[in-house]
Amino acid sequence: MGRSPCCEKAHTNKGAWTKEEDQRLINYIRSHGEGCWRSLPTAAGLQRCGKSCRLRWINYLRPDLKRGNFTEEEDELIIKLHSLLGNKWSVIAGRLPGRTDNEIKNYWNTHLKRKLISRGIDPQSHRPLNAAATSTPASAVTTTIPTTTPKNICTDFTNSVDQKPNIINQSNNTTDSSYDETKCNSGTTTEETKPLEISQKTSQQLMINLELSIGLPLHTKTTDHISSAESTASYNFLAALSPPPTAAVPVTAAAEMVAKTVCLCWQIGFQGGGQSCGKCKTATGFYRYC
DNA sequence: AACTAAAGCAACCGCGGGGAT
DNA sequence: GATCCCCGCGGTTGCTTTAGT
Repeated sequence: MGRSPCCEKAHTNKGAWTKEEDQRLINYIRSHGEGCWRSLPTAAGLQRCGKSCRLRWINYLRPDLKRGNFTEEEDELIIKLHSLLGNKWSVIAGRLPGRTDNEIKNYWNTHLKRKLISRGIDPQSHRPLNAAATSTPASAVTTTIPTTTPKNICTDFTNSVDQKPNIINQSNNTTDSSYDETKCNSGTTTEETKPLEISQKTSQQLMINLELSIGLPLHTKTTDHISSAESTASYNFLAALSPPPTAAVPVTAAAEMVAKTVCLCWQIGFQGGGQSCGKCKTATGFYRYC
């Protein structure tokens, strides 16, 4: 027995959206805000599934969307983030303001895969294609990223130090510099070997619980079980993924800010200046990605 | 100019996570 | 603790546009 359908399909439109439907959706969200997608179509007078409305808004109608071609910097950032995160398109999208997960996913499948292949890099493992073909058994060297099932990332990160799908170097400056490398080193002749270098280097370093770093605040009463080392590791990872602190917000201050006003929108790159967006806090006091 | 193949992209589908009851 | 319900995500589909012959 499957789930009941999310909406009455017999009375919902499908396929391309008309201008009138777009306008209705825009008008409704402007006056009522996002949320409660299930009831939105009825309230807005749309004969659409709530999921369809949500998708249309997020992927096409949202006012903060950046249309147009991806820049070289964005390309490199996506590649880098994909090497770290796998097919976590929503998380990757969070690092690219104005871009949607769907857009990035499509761009990856149509452009970046080919780009990597042309560089001689396997788009799944981010390792050189010839090396991927003659790779050692997984039990011997497991430095590739389990992109096929993103869940493996957090599982491996959390539970295993021996398995090293992908990690951040914490013992030197590579963590702090990873963001800058992404921004600054695109197009260099050595760039194409970086993903492998990262994997090889970091395979000897400390593991990080990636999901923890992204999904939970670092210091709340409910996360006291997290050790200080883990918290530090999480912050270091965030530092790698987050925009570099501005002069007005030095690293230590930024860390404090993360600890106090944990808005994950900000952590993963939304422009918020460290302010909570107000939509992240759940009823139980946790913060979530929104 | 007409046809076909390939590429690009918007939208849909099904599933899993997590809050509410 | 079990169940229900909603939201969001990733994978896939299919339509439209562009390039090639």
